[in-house]
Amino acid sequence: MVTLKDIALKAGVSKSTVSRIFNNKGNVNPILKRKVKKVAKELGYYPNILAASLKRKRTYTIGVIISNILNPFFTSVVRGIEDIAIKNNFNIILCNADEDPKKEGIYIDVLRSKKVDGMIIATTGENKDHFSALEREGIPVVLVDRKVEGSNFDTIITNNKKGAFDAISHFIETGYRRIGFITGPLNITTSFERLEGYKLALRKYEIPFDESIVKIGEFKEDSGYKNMKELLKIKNPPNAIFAGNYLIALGVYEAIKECGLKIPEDIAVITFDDFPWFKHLSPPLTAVSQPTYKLGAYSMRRLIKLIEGKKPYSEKRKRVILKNSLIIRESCGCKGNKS
Amino acid sequence: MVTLKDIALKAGVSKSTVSRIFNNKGNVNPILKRKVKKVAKELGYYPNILAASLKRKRTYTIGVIISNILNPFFTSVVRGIEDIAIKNNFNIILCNADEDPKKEGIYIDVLRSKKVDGMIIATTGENKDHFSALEREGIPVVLVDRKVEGSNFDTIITNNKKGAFDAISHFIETGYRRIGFITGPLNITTSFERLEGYKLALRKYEIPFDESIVKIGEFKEDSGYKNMKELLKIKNPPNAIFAGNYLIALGVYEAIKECGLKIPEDIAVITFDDFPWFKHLSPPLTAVSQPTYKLGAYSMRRLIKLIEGKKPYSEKRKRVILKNSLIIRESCGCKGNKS
DNA sequence: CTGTTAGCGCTTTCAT
DNA sequence: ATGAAAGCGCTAACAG
Repeated sequence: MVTLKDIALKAGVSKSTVSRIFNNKGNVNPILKRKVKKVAKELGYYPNILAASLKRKRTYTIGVIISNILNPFFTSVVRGIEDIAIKNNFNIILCNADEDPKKEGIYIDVLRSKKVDGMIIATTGENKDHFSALEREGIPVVLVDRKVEGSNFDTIITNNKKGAFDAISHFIETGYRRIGFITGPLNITTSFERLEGYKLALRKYEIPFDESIVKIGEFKEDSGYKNMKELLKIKNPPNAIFAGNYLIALGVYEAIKECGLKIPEDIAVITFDDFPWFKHLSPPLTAVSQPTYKLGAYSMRRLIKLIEGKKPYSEKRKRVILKNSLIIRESCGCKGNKS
Repeated sequence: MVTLKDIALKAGVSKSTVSRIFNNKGNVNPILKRKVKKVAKELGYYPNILAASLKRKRTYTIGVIISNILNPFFTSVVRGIEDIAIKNNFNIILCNADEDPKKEGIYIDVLRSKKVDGMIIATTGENKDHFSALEREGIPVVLVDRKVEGSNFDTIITNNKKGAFDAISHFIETGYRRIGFITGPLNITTSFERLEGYKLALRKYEIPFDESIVKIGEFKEDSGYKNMKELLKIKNPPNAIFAGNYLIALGVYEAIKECGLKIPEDIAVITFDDFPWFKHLSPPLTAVSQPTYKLGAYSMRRLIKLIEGKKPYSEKRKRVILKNSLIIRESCGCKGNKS
C-alpha cells in the first residue's frame, strides 16, 4: 500500500507537506505541489481515509438506516438524502433493517463504531434503549418518515393523519360507508397515525367505528393478502378498503381478484404510497402520494445543520410535516358508483 | 469519547487485556473479563472500528455499487448480498451510481479510500481505467449482472442472451413476425447480450433483422416511452415489442395506451425483469424473470472466497451464468391471438 | 494469563 | 513555506 510517507520520500519532502497538498491547507510552493501530485499519480496513491478520520475525529460519512430496501418508498427517500449528501461532500453508509428491530439495533451499533458523523433513521419502531443512548451521547440523528415517541430528535415526516383522513373522506363523500382498513404494526407511527386519520374521518361523518373491519398486520404483501381474505369472510364485509401501504394494497388486489370480485364495483380500494406504475394496474390504483424525495433531501439538510452547527440540542428540536396528496384513479370507484 | 484506555484505567488492567476481551482472543481470567465488561457498559464504550481497521489492515466491510437504487432489480440483488454478508460478519457500504459513470468512478475511489476488503459492482459500463487499476492493485472485486469487457474479474450474471432468445421465440411461435426491440445502451453488457439473443431468435426462424424496429435508448421509463412513440410513427410498425427492462416496459405501456391502442390485441409486449405486481397490470405483463436474490448471494459468497483466500488471481477467474425463465401472462398475446 | 511497546497512516501544532 | 514530532484508538508481537 502506498502511503504519504512513500510519496514524501520519493518527492523529497516531508509528510506534512504532502498532507497539506492533498488537503489544500496552508500555502505550498506550486512547484512542489506539482511534483508531489505527479509522484502520487505514478505510485498510484489513494489516501487512507481511515487514518485521516481517526486523527480528525470526523468521517464525513453519515449512516442511513431504512426499514425496507425493497420498498421503493424508502429508496426514493434515499435518493433525496444522497443528492444533498454528495453536494456537501458527505458519504453515506446505507443499512437495511428489513423491518427487523434487532437488525436495526445492530446497525445502530455498527454505525456508531464506524464513527459516522450522524445518522438518518426510518425506524422499525423499537430500540428505545438505542435511541436514548444516541441522544445521551449527543450523536446527531434525524428521524425520517417514522417518529420515535418520547425522543427528542429532529423528525421529518409526512402528514399521515391528514392523508388517511382525505382518503376516507373521499370514500365517504362518494357514497361508501362501510370502509375497511388494513395496516401495519401500530408501534410504527405512520401506521398509528393513519389509523387516527381513518377514525377522524369516520367521526366527522358520524359513521361508527367498527373494529371488526380494521386489521393490523405487517407492511407486507402477504399480510395484506391474508387480512383481506379475513375481511371477505365476515358476515358484513366492507365494500371499500383503505390499505396502509402499497405492499398491503398489492395483497388486497390479489385477494379480491382471487375471490372473483371486481375492483371497484364490488370493493373499492385506496392505498397509501404512490408509484408511477399504479396507473397501469388493473384497475388503476387511487393513492395517497407522499413527497418521498423531498423527505430525504430535507432530512439530510437538517442533519448537516446538526453536524456542522454542533450543539444539536441548544436550539429546539425541529419537526417537519410534509404534505401528501390524494391521486384519484379508478380503484376508488368514484366514477359511476352508487353515490 | 470513551476509549480502551479509559476502561483499562478504571478496571485496573492494561489496554491489551481489554482488547483481548472484546476480541475474544487468547485466554483471560473470567473475573477480569466480567469486571471489564461491566466497566465498559457503565462508561458506555463503543469500540472505534476505524482505529482497529487501521491497525488490522482489514475492515470487514465491502463496498457495493449498483447502477440504480430505484430499480427493485438491484435492491433485490442487494438483499442477497446483505444476507450472506451478515452471516459472515461483513458490513456493507452501498453506493448508488444512478447510471452515471462519473458517479460510479467517484464511488470506486471513495470505497478504495475507505479501505473496503472488496467490492461488488453492477457497472454502468464505463470506467475501464478504474477497473484496470483495481485489477492491478489486486483488490478483490466481483462484477454482478453486468460484465466489464476485457477485465479479469469474477462475474456473476444471468443468461441474457437465452432470456431474450426465449422471449422472441415465444413471440414467433405464437405467430408474431414483426417484433420490435427497445433497450438500453449497448455498452451495458446486459443490453448488448439481449440484443444478441433477439437477433439469434430471428435468425433461427429466418426472419430478417430490421434495424428500423430496434431502438437503443436508456434503461429508463421515459426513454421507453419516447422510443415506443417513434416506433408507432413508422410506416410499418411492429405488432410485438420486447422491452429491455421493466422501466422501458412501463414507458411502452404508457405510449401504447396513450395512442388508444390495445395490449396485446394491437401490440403484444414482453419485458426483461419480473416483479410480483406484474400480474396486476393491465394487461398482466409477460416477463423474463431473473434470479435476483441469488445473483446477489452468489456474488457475495464469491467475494468472501476471494477476500479470505487471498491470491484472487492464482486460480482462474470464475464466471457464473444463472438461468432465467419466461413467465407467461397476458401481454404477449399468446392466448387467442392470430396464430 | 497479563503488561509493555511499537506502530497502522494520517493531521496538526510548533518550530524554524 | 516547510519539517519534526506527537498522537488519534487500537492491535499484536514479545516479554515475563
